[in-house]
Amino acid sequence: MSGQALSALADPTRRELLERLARGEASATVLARDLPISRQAVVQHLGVLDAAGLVRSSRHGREVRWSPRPDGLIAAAAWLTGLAEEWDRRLAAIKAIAEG
Amino acid sequence: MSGQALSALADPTRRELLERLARGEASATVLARDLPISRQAVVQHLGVLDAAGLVRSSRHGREVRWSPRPDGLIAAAAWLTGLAEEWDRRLAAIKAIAEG
DNA sequence: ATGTGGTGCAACCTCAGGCTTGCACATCAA
DNA sequence: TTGATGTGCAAGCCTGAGGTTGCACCACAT
Repeated sequence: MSGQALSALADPTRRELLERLARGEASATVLARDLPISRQAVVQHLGVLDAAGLVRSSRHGREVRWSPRPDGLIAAAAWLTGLAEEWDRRLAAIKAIAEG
Repeated sequence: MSGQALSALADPTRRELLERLARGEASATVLARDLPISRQAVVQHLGVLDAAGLVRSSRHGREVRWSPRPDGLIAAAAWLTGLAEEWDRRLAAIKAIAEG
């Protein structure tokens, strides 16, 4: 579940792009200006984020603007918290047995 | 932040290991029995998870048992939800302007 | 003492991911 | 129409992650 989102979030450049998009939509060319990589690299990263359902694109004339999409992120976070809670329950049970 | 945890969680095998450990601690040899990979591969995955603060190991005689550690997972989930909330606020603001 | 099962270390291989470069196509302004 | 700017496509490079194999080292039981 939501594995695509997690592997998309694994890359630091992609996380930087997401935080940048959280402050307003932007095109790949503009995004590349603030990064030490080429525009094409940014485009590929955006493609990965798009496939993971974390961003969406909209054409405006000759430029393509990208904006964040919270759904996938929320799903990934839910998966993590779910697993964390399971661990907590499990560890609490072990502790209780040890102290019993 | 918590990038190590996210990249550790990116691999499906590692996520499977975590879910397996959530049902009780186990050794690398035992874990490898349920997986289509060698014990050494499992050991390396556990090393990554350990470096990310997601598991811990304890020696019992000649075997090493691994157990989950929720802290890193909670931190990663918090990072995700924080970013998701920021996106929600931003998108809500844009929508409000558009409707205004 | 000896065999057996679990672990640690290291070298090696393979392939996908991240990035670049080059060029063609589309859009807007003069 | 011409030039400038933004995008799309494709081929290619290169490092690192995931995996394997082989062997040496401990701990336990007989």
